[in-house]
Order: sequence, then structure tokens, then C-alpha cells
Amino acid sequence: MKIRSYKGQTRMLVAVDCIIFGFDGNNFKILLAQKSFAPEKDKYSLMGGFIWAEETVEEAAQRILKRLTGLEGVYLDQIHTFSAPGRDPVERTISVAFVALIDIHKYEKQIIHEYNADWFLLQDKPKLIFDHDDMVDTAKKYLRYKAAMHPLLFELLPEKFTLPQLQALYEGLYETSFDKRNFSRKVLSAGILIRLDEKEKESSKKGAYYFTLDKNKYLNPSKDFLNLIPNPEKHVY
Amino acid sequence: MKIRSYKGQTRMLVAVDCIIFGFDGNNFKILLAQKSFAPEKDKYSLMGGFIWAEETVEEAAQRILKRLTGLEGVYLDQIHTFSAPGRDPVERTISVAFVALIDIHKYEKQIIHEYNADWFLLQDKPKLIFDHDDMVDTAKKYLRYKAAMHPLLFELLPEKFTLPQLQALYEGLYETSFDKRNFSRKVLSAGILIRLDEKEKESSKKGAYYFTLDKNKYLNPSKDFLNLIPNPEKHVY
DNA sequence: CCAAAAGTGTTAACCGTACACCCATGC
DNA sequence: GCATGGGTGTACGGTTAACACTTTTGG
Repeated sequence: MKIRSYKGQTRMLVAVDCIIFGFDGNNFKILLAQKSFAPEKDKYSLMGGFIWAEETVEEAAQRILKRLTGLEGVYLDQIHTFSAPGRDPVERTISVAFVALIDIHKYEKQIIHEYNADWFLLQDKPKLIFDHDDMVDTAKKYLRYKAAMHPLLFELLPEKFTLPQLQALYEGLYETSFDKRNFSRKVLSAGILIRLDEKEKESSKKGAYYFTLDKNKYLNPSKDFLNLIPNPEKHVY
Repeated sequence: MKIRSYKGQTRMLVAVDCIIFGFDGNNFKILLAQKSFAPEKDKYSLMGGFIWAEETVEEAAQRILKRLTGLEGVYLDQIHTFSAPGRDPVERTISVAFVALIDIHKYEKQIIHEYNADWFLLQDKPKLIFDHDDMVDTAKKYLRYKAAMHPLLFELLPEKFTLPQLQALYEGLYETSFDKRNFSRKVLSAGILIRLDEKEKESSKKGAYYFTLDKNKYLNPSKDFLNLIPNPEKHVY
């Protein structure tokens, strides 16, 4: 007997939802969409959508990000699949959650209004529909966990950035503050930054040197572990 | 306009697959099932199944483990969702992969033959159907990654175990060997083990003390990070 | 000249690793 | 009594973290 079909099994909708993080220089932000139709009209949700018949969940997430930000090749990590039977009251839907990290300056303008989307401070985002608040919690934990050892937060910064900006980014994620001498020594000893001659002069009289990522070393890291966070057990999970 | 249904979207099957690890005292093993029906007859696969209409993927994984091992409350981590459109040639199926850690001595007997299941040495498992080899690779990486900092490998050992057994377990996972003096100092300083008076005398004349987990401290770890692996960057990812 | 932020060096504590010998027992 | 595996302590080196002053320049 050859099985050519799986009879009697339940088919269901499969969606992806993206927790899109940005950093404005001082605070972590998250991109949320306001639903324009019932039954969730005016409520906020993550950016998401159903997956199509001929694409993977990763492709679906990239497609949705392209549509909402105009951006291709966004940094994406699949983090968890949410499957409670009642999570979408309309119809059973499984959702695969992704963390997306984008440079907030590049995409800010095109998005807002076009899709009813808005950046929110992570700490005062509105309550979201379905289990999207759980997804955001999971994403925050994931990001803290992974960033303690992997250099992925650079995805949130522009091409050129200063050490004080980078430090503010880490301090924002872990809601703590670091000694700047130790921080700069550590991050520079990782050997993935190149100092430019140019200085950023907006936020101080003296000006801070711009740095840029050494793409070779970043993409082929000899040492994937950064350890920028002292005492990770204080902050991670 | 109220939306009461999602029209025009593709419904699909959702499955779970479990990468079930065991440790026989010397080697890591993995539990595989031999398919008894076409079109994959005689080929090996992971333990899995479709999820039902009224359960989460976690519940489905527990249900399948209960059926195949008789065991409830097995240690389970959701690791990744596999969604390539052609991964199951019969019909499009999304699969959520789980790592399961079980005490091989407890469940060995009931399983074998009942479900055409068998333990294989991880290093010489047969080729598996679909993308199950990818799942096993992902699971191995996940386990190395997580075990470097979290005390989860105890799930693979019986109630009572010796330090040499515990060390062999870690050495097996990372395919390396550790200095036993450093290893025992580290693991004991974590404060989650209780030494019993009893000794294990099978594998040596002198006998090795049995230890057991301090459940309180294990379940409410003050310090979740073990750091049993020196130079994690050598071994992890 | 003063305020504000950037940049830089030293020291002490701790952690990680290497390393070697004695112990207990069954044969 | 000897072979086998179990158990233990020390010392060195590297890493981490704590700490304060000088530099630059716009106003």
C-alpha cells in the first residue's frame, strides 16, 4: 500500500510574525502596525502575514519585510513557533516568530503612514493583539541572550557609528551601564572595527571618531564570541 | 466589514519531529524509527507526527513521546521550524523540531520492536528521510550551544550518577576530553550536586561516589550558567 | 574660561588551566 | 603486589573589572 496522501489530518494556516527592532541612538524601538480592519481595528500588532504555498517561512518573512520597509536582505533570526489553538480567534493559525534587526534611519520614512506603521519605544509599546506580547517578550530575551556572545547588534547601527553610540546600544538592551574604558578596550580587541579619520560632532564639542565594521572579519569571525557583557548571568535570561 | 475567515489562503499540515537523545555511559545515541509503510518503507526517520486540531506543538511532541517511550514530562526544547515547500514529497508539511533528552536506561526496553524503533550511535546513524538529517545537525549544534552554559545534560543520566560518568557525557557531546580535576572542581562549585554515601563499583575497583541532583537548586538555579566547557568558542557553533 | 563629552592606563582580584601524586580495591 | 580507575591541591598566567584624569572645542 502506497501512501499518496495524508487523510484525516487537519490542515491549518501558517503565518510569520516579525519583531522588528531599531535603535534611535538612545532607545530601543519596535515597529508596530495598526490594524485597519475589524475585528481588531485600531489595535496594534506585529508585522506578519500568511505564508504562501511555495515559500519557506524565512522567505515569507523577507517578503513581508520587503513590502513594509522596502528593504531586502534584512537580518532575520527565526526564534520560536507559537501554536496555541485559540491564539487567533478567527481560525487556527500557527505562527513562526522572527527577530528582525534594521537600521532605523534607513527605513523610517517610507514606512510610516504607508502601512499604518509606527516606531514605539520598547518600554512603552501598547498592548498587542493575540499572543504578540508574548512574542515580543520572547524576542527581547532572545536578543539579550544572543547579543551577549554574538556581534549582531551592529545590524541596528548605520554604516558609520561611534563608540559612545555602540555603547549606548548595548546599555539600552541590557538596561544597565558599562565602564567606557573597559567597553572600548573589549570591543576594539575583537578586531572587527576600523576607525575612520572622520569625527561625529553633533553630540559633543570634541567629537567622537567614526568606526565602521571590518566586513571580512565580521562575516568570517575568528572568534564569534564577543563577551561585551560583564557578568552575563546578571542580565541574560 | 468584519473578517470572520481568511479566504484564499493555503492551509497546510503541521507536524512535530523529535530528536531524542540518550547516553549509554560511553556514547551519545539517538532514537530512530523504521518506517513500515510505503513510500518510505524500511527507511529511518525521526519520531514525529501531525499535530491535532486542539493541541499545541509542545503538547503534540509530548503526546508522541508518551506513545513511543511510555514517558511523560520528558525534557523538551523547541529548536527550529522547517518549512521548505518540497520537504515532504507527499504533501506540503511544516515541521517543528524538538530536542528530547531522556534517560536511556528507563525507556530502552519498552520501545524497541514495539514501534520499529532503535537506538543508534550518533556518529553512525543511517541516512534519514526528508530533511531529518538537517534536523539532527541542528539539534546537535543546539545541544552543544545550550549545554555549554545551562545544566540540561543531567536529563540524560539516571537518578544517581558518578562524576566520571558525568564527565564522559560532556566529553562525548563535545568530542574532546577534559582534565578531571578541573572538571570536578567546576561542577561541584556549581552547588547543584549532592554526594551520596553509596559507591558505584562496576567500572573500577576503588568505586566512584554516586551523586544526585539537588532538585531545589537545579530548578531554581541562582546561577544558570555552568561554564563546564573550557574555551567554548573552540567547540560551540 | 568653562562646560560637556571623548579618550586613555594601571592595578588588583579572580578565574581558568596545566600539572602529578596518592588512594582503594579486586585480582 | 600490582594494575586500574578514583580522588585531590597548587601555582602560574590571563582576563576582567574597578578606578580618575587629561583632551578637545563650542559657546
